[in-house]
Amino acid sequence: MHDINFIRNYPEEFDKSLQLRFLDPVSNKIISLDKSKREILTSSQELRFKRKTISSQFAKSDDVEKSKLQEEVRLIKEKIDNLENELLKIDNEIHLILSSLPNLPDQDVPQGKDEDDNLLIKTVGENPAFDFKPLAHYELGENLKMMDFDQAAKVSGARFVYLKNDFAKLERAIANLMLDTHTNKFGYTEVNPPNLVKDSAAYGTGQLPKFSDDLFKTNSDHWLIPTAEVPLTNLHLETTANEKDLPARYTAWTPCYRLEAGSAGRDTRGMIRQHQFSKVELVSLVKPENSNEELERMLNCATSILDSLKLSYRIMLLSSGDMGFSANKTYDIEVWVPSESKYREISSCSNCGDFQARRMNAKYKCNDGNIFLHTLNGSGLAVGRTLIAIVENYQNKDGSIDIPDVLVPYMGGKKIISLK
RNA sequence: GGACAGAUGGGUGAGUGGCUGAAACCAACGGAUUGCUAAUCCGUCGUACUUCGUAAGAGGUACCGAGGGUUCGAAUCCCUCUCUGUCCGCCA
Repeated sequence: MHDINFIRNYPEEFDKSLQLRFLDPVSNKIISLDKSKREILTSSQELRFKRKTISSQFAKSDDVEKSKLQEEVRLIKEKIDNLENELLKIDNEIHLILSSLPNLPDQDVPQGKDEDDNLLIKTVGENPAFDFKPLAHYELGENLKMMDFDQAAKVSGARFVYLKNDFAKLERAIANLMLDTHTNKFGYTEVNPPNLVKDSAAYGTGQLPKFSDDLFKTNSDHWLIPTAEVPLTNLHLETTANEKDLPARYTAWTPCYRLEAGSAGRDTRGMIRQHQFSKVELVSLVKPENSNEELERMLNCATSILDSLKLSYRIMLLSSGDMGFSANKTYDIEVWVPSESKYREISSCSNCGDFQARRMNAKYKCNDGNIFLHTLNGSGLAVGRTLIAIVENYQNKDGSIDIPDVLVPYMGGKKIISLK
């Protein structure tokens, strides 16, 4: 949600920023709506004042005067009702426009149309050299009988998978490594949040009103979370935090549910793109002046997992056209996937500025008053894709898979996954 | 799912039609004082919007879970909804 005052004060700048997202200018329209809104509001407030003044004379009036006063108030009330109706209409219109506009890109963000314009920040690690043709994770998994897409299709349809045996355990091990790292080493508070949320929460983080097509909805009118970002960030929905409780850092391991409505035909093989996947999420709520450095810190928390797993990856700064709705700046972390000979997104870390906080009404109290927080979120990391990366990067010629050293304790001492 | 009770400012909580944007206490903040890890005293202390003003500031409107209604006038009366608590039923 945008600050209407900012649009009032800097309309050209606002439209210019929207243009980076390939959107038409709207400040003119918003400002003129806002202007008539305030005119109506002022007259309605004056009328209310008048009504209040008249009413206060009522008790000390005689009967003739009383009926006169009643009539007067009745007329005023009619006027107020009309104004309020108009006000409501305009307000809704403004709100709809404002809540459908994405966040404005930060000045660091490269201008561009899509992922081709993303900026490579750095590449870390060495891609493994195989003396055989590396298999894809789904081939390895099916050969090991630890990934079952066929049965999942029968039971649940496309884009689902059964993980079994050591793969199921590996997924749990990966998540535990991530959670332990983020809580013990980086000070995040572990949370086990609700996986179903109401409209207001989905609105707060920006999934609604524009992206309902991407979400699963229950028959109780709940939304299945597409990411733990939603319930974690909304821990601050309609709250005013104390300054001393900041920064607030939360991490959670949850399933994520996505309809993938717009990606028919993409990544249909394997478990790159599923309707349900698990992810360890990082969320920070910080004072405005700290959000830039918090983004760098968060990025570092996420990459440290890949470092400890000895997986190679690269960091991309997303271009203005490739960023998500709520973000003003986003880093993607992409891990090396040998079977595809390319890097694939495994984490996305975003600074949302006060964009979500305005929608959620999430503030903190300080000497200067109550101020909107800045919110950040990042995957730390996508667990399913981490499993893919491990399976493919650590595969051996015989189809077995070495377990990265750091995960061995989490696998009960097991060092290799192979056909039983 | 059934029955009853409740929802007031950061917290506890008073308030059943006009004198209530809201007592009191606690917390917080500012100050004073006392030589003893604190006490006492004084003061300040909700939010949003808006009008006037260069500004400091001065006015106004709205908000007592949400939305409707009654009334000249609603935190207070009525209706609907949401949430919370307790008991019963069911249940991982």
